[in-house]
Amino acid sequence: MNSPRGLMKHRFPQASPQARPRLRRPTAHDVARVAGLSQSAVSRAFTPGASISDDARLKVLAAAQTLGYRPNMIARSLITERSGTIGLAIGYMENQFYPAILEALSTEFAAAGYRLLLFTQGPRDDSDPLLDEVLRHRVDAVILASVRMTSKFAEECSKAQVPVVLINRRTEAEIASSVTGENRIGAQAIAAFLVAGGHQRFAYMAGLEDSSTSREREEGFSEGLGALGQPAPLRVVGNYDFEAARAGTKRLLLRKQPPDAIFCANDHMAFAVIETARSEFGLTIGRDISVVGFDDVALAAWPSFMLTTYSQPIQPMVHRLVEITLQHIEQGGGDPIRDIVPGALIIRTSARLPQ
Amino acid sequence: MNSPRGLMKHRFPQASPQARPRLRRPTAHDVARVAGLSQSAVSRAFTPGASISDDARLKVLAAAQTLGYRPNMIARSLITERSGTIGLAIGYMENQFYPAILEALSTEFAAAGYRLLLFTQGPRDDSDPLLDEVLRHRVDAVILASVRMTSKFAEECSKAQVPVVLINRRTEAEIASSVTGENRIGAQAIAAFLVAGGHQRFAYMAGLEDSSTSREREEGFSEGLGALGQPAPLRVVGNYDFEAARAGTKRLLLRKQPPDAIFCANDHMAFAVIETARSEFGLTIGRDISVVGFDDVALAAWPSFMLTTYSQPIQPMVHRLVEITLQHIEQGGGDPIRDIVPGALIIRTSARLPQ
DNA sequence: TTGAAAGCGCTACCAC
DNA sequence: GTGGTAGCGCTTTCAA
Repeated sequence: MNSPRGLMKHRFPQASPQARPRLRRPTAHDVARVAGLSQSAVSRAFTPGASISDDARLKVLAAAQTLGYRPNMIARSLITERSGTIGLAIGYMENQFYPAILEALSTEFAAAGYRLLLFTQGPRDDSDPLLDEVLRHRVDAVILASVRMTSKFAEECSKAQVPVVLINRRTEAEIASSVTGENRIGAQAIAAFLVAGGHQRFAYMAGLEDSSTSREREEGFSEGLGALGQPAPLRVVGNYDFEAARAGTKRLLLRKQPPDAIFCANDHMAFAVIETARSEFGLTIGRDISVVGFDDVALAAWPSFMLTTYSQPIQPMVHRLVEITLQHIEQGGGDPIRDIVPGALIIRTSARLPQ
Repeated sequence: MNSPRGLMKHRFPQASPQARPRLRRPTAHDVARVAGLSQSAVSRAFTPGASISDDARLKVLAAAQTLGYRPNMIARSLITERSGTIGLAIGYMENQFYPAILEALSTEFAAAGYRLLLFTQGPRDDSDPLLDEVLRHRVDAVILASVRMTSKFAEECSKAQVPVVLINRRTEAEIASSVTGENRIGAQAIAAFLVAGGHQRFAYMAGLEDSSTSREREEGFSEGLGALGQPAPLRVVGNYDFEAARAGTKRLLLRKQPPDAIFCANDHMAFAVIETARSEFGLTIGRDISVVGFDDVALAAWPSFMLTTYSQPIQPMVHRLVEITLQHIEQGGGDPIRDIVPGALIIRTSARLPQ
């Protein structure tokens, strides 16, 4: 085995001999020489709270400017033990919800002085090497936005003393902090709304079976229906995947007694349901059949969909997540925090209205 | 001015006194001690090509395993002058094209041993601080996927001796490498297709005015129309933005002589056109009016849209981009490479067919 | 193949 | 407020 734990597949290339004679990048010493000050002064000029005279700082900054000097975060990180980077695991980018989360995370963390180091999960489940690589980069924390094997990742991070925070999912055991939407409450509200709309036959389209989010929404939905004297909904699995959701829709609509209301574990699958019901079964959404999602992504408001859904407001969720993450970083650990950010039932026209 | 060049807004927090007594992370020395070998041996065990006996490497790996040791990339980077990270500037995440690019980039670069350091551009144009931050992290290269002020960024990177590669855009001057689609050829093909379809009044919906991509597509479209004896198209600006595109659509359709064919600089705006034409003007797409996009994102194939478009195949584009980037890294610069990846006219039903 | 030793560029601590 | 100095955890000579 040439490659320990399968992690060292890559060798960084050596600069070839004929390469352009790349100038050595200026260091703090170079700047100090030009500014006529010590290297310590240069360091202080680039450190916010440091005690340095305006005069000295200006000299350093001027010298830095002319030399094109930029403090080396790598060197700084080595001594401060903080890289200023946050590892972000994210996937399912076809579902609009995650690109939006990514953008918000990047902005919020940037404002706090951190940058995101991305790692996406490939088709295979070889979670280990990826996380391992990221941990080697000494990220100050890890955010798990959408991955398989969440618990395993979370465990490995805490073993490595790196704070983990999940968004839109949680671990079974209370081992990691998380920020989620109102899965149970939202699903209950949807159940009540659909029952009030006079629907008779309900179906639930699940996401990934091992997803806490999908499970909680399913439980809330079933509870909500049960509380109103309705039987448990039909059930089909869409795995958060567009094509799988289309297939599931067909199975549902081909039944002798097809459902008249389908609640999907997220908007992304709800779109698949709408597209399929409309194009392959000729149904009019909101009249022949009601479809409800969860998330309230931008697409949900487009005229073609007008999707009734339960919102998971991205700004507040991300804001909370960043707060929690920074807190863990500052405390060097601390007890897990599991936060629920309130959403709201967004009523559009994809589901028949009460009365 | 307490914060030089506006970059030092953040101070990393000090671990508070009451923080959990976080164990020091194991270093190569610790592993060496346990393995009964030198620290050099540990280094070699984790370096692919290094000359070390199987026996020694196994001992090191075992010791590393028990201690939970992970080589510190920060320290390694300091000496090797390579961080193993690539800066990625990306925005417009609402346009499906970019999340897809992001995912593909992450995967391809991961396979080559690199990770992505993200930076997204906020609403303001203060490009400098962001790029500066990323450059401080000593990224091995920078990818510009969708930003304003591309040229400025590109210039700053090359000044800092960091390779830059653009995707889906290029700089006016040949200062940076780029990978783009067949903007001109594709737009010409679309013009020919629409003319063959018997359309009479053409319109072009532009993206951002300073975008090379939008300009090239517009030129190609006009050339294509002109070559077939058609006048220049009407023109409206959508800035790659959904709402702006909706507004532009209204302006177009409210004219005394509305166009019967609209070519949009990208799919994202084409969806806005379709939604608006359908919901606010009651038009049937592909019959009353033809709409064509550019990119061929996943949404374009949904039954609700069936968008005729010119494809920009993400896998090949990203693959080329990674090749070019690695080449620049290995050569330590080199001449700019401007690559065009072929696409194809994807005919669906949003535009009337010839005959 | 191995170990000792010299830094990589910076921060942090110490005197002054 | 300032400059010297000792490392941070590694890679990379160089001898052995």
